[in-house]
Amino acid sequence: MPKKTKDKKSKLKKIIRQKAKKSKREVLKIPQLLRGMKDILPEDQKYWDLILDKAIKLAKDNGFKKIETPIIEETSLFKRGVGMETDIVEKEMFSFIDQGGEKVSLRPEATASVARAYIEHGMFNLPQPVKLYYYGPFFRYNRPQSGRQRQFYQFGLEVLGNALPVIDAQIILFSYVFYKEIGLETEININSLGCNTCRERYKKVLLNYLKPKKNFLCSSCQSRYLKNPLRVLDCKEEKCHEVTFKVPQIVDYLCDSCKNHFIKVLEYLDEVEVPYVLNSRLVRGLDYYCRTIFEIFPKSAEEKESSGQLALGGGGRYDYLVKMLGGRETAASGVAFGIERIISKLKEKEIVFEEIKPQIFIAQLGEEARKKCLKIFEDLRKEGVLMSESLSKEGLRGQLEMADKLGVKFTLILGQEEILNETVIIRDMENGVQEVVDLKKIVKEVKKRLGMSNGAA
RNA sequence: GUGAGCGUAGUGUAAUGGUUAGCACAAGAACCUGUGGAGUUCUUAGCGGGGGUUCGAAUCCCCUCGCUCACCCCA
Repeated sequence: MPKKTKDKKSKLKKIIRQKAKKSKREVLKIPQLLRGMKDILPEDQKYWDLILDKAIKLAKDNGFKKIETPIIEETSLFKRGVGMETDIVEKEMFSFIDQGGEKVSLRPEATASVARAYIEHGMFNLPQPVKLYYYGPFFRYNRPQSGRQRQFYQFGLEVLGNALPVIDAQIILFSYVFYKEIGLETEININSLGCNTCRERYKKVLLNYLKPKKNFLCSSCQSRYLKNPLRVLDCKEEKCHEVTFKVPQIVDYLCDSCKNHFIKVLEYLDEVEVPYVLNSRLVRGLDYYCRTIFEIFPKSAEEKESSGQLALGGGGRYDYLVKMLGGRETAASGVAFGIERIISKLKEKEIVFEEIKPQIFIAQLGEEARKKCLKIFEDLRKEGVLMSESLSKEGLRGQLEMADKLGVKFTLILGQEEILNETVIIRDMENGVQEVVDLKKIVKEVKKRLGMSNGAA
């Protein structure tokens, strides 16, 4: 073929292709997931179901009541609650102005909302403490990374209206038990931040200690030094660790009442044999925390806490928050669990859960049979039999294949002949043995074979 | 927000700058209204997007979007 024609041809083809592509795109414009968002697909739901079932059961057993607050709140709630200076509020909030000109934000965490609800609905008039649990999506506009999405789910507890250390211990015990029940060994890191008075006192001590060594700190710690000196303590940078190696610990500077509180919490934990690690470097990022704070890490023999270990959950006491939001002085304490992080840990540990499998598959041949099957399916389902079908399929072979894939114990087969005789074939999928049963007795027969009680007793 | 790596059907992958982008699995259909773990045949579906270099780009360059990872921060 002469070159020219060929070139012409291929060019033409290319143009046609591009045109087709372009018009397809213009027409279809396939929508895409927003950055940092994830679909939770059917195959993953078993993890979510398990975790939530366990969490909700535990929460109810412990006397917690569910609360759901809106996903959007006034931006000022989080500014006042979580803290102006915190990164969460400063740069990680999904904020926008709504059609009414209101400054609103997608909630980055739950505690501020729960505290708001506590005040707004006068929950201080209820018997104290008020014990609440919540579950739902939260939003932070940060760069996605492993264990960090822009929309993520938390389950959490809040106990409002009591200052006793036993509350903190209860919450930590709950956390420990919860992780254990879903199959994760954890390690609780615990510390006390003291009240405002002791914290301010400690800050001074810390600054004095750091001052001469300031230049040895990493660059981000240099700025932390000014903004939030406590944060220098949990920097992962090697050189900062060296500087803070012998740093005075906050627990040594607690006032008597805070010290007592902390000791009590630890005593309670000893009593219920919850293992914990005192971590004087633990500092939490939200402004409202005071006294007891803790984070829950996966317990791993090999990898030390060093780097990259993400907390599976965390919490602490927040005695000032309710007042800061305009309520009366209300001591409170809470915890939040990061569901995605838990799931990825479960997957990593290859902790798998069996999905609930259907027990009976119903196969049909012909329109009459299909009609009948619709009825039988419903009859059996009402009796609590886990059913499956592919009523939309034709051909027995395909249907049996389907039944096989689903892993059912028995398949019911209904064709023209069975319709005429008013019978059903029951096929044992393990050995292929079939039996013809009277259509009227089918419910009874199936239940018998599945070892279900007959109800008639 | 900063930095690094990566983008080929639903998934996993292949293609010294060179014809029509190939393979496997999955999915759907037919063989086949009468018996599953199988086969055969067929079908659907892809170079993230945009520009540039070139006679010619999945391949090279730029931009952008997205993913992954780290930093920051946090669940």
